[in-house]
Amino acid sequence: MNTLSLSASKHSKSFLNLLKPQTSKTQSSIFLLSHHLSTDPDPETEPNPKPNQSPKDDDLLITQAVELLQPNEKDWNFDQLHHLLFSNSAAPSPRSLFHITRRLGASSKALKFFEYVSENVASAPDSTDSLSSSFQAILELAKREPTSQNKLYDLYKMAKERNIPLNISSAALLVRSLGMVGMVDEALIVFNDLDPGLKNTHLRNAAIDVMLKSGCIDDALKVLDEMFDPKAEGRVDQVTGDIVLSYLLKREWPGRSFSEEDIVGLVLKFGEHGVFPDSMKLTKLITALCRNRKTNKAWDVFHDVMKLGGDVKAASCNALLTCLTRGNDFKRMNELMVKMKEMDIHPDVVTFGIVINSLCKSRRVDEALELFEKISGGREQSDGVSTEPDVVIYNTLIDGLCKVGRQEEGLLLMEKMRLQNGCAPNTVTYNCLIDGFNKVGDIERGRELFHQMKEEGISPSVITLNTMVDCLCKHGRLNSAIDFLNEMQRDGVKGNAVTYTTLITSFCNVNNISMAMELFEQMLRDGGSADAIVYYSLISGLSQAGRMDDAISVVSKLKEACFSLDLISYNVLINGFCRKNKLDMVHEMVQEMEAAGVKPDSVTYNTLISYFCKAGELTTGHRILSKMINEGLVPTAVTFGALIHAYCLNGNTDKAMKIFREMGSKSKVPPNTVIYNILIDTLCKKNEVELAISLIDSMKDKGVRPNTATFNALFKGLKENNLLEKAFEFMDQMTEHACNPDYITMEILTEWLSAVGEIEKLRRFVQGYEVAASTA
DNA sequence: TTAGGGTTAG
Repeated sequence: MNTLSLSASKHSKSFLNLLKPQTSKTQSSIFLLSHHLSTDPDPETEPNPKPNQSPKDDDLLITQAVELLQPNEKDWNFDQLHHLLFSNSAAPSPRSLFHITRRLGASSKALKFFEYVSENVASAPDSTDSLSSSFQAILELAKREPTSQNKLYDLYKMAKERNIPLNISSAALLVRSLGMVGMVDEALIVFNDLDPGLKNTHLRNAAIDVMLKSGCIDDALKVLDEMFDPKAEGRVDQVTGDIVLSYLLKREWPGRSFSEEDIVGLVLKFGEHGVFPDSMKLTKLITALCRNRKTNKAWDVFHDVMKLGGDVKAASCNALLTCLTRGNDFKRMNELMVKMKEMDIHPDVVTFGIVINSLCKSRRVDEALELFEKISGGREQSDGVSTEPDVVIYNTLIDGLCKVGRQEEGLLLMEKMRLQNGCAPNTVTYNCLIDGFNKVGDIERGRELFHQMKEEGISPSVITLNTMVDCLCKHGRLNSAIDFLNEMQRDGVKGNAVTYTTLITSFCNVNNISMAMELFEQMLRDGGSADAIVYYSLISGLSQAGRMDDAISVVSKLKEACFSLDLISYNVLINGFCRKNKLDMVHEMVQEMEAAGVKPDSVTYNTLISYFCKAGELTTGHRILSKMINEGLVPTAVTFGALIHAYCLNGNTDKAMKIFREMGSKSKVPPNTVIYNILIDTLCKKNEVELAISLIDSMKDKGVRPNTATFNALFKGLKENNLLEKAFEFMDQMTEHACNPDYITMEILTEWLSAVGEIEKLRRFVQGYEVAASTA
């Protein structure tokens, strides 16, 4: 309701000055119309017959008159004509004049007749009506003739000069026809010239339509505002709503912009007048709100429309449900389902599809299956919610099962779907299952399913290809992945940006940069659909490999392809140049990213702080840290880690320890394993093993898990000081923490323990047995 | 309804 009153007042304020009539006083008096004229919205409606004259009498008169007017106008027999039309006590009715005029066929001839009538009708009591009707007929004839545009407007000017009032049909015809041929200014002149009393709903709708289509949005909104006035002559109707909302939901308004609030405000204002968006428009509005992450707005407008009495259908509910699934808002999803039941809106297969999908995506597969069982239970269900599940629902569930490692059940569900009519497994079904088996490492089953789908005549898609390629790459079978791609390309399934991203990343990871570059070139050559991600991946791979010149050349290609670098790519490049010690390029990148409006984040700052600190430029490091804080960014554990590491390298362990102590207390950033490792390593190297051991104890207190590197650092220190018993204790701790010894651990311990004749302990340690107790 | 990527301290 808040929304409602807000936007209502907003509009009435901006449109307040427009409630005054648009026409000047003289114009409105010239165009004053008799009140008994028809206000029928149909523009081509004939005028009413006079009450004392039957349509039958009229028809005879019309036929006779038309006969007399058959010859060329210069051969008209005016005596006979006068006798027929004006000798009677009553002049011909507006209706007869309309028909006579119109049956003359051509506007020029009709105009001649009109001239004749206007000279003779002057004294009749309803002469104005008669002339208006005759004039309406001329307009209708003119409209059908070629090059009518100017003719229509000339006729209008003539009528205006001669003080012949337009009736509503004529006005509507002029506004519509002129608007339609692009004579918008003229159409608006006609509309604005009209007496406010003549502007009924139909006419205003026609005007608003013309205004919106020609971009005169503010004019349209003015008219609309008048129509919202409860005292107005032409109030809004369903047609007004359709015209305005169709326009607003187009989502592109040349030269004007509307916020969702504006649109929602208007919808509600229409609602107060009993005019509602149809299901399609309401759905479109909710979808648009959802797209812009305005879930609450969508929720409100949906409920307000319902409260005001609008007819809400399942499609709109589905749009809102989709919106709610984004934020995993199960509470409101439930509320909505309850509301649907209350309002007797039957959920359709899409409704259930949305709910099942959102449950699956939150890994609540059992609940999804439960709902599935419930809806497929048949029509006997007490609450009437039953639908035939469709392929999409089956696929959603199969994917859900596969994503939580229940691919065997997924397979069973595929067999179940075969038993249901019209629910045969399709490419998506197989893609989900292949991915499911691949992700748990069962490549063979994945491959089997791939062959099975082909045997069943189900075509693999590019997603099938990518699933298989990803699996082969993850298992290090890069050449098989390439072979598979080539095989599929021969069968007509071309790789896309996703395929190449997977392959390029994998080849970079095994440091096969030339192959990664070759694949990239191949992708560009094939004219495939490269996207920004594939460029980012290669840039990252090249930077990681220290090939900054190549990275920059890919950046150029990315720009040529009209993509732009994002924050992470800039960070990757800055880091790459830092590692190559190319300070000028680091500067260039930072400047470029700021010029591009990409704001550096804490990773950017951490990278720079670390670079300067490592280079011994601690002052610069601190200056950048201050800038980071000034920019509103919060230093992270990585920031402190970089500083602590720098002071450790510098030999200033005290300063390092000071920062370490302050980060927990002052900065509320608890030290992590890496920071402990840096300090333990440094302290051990400085022979301060006791202090290092106390840090390990503090890790235990703070719940920071040590890792293999922690113990490696410590073992080095213990070895230097020959603290054998301590070493055995920590070997046991290592086992407790499930930290596997790596080659560094083995190197240190092998050398040390064999020298002191304790090699048996090492063997036991490697086998996972306790070693300290056995000594005691 | 199904597929891909990249960053900072040790």
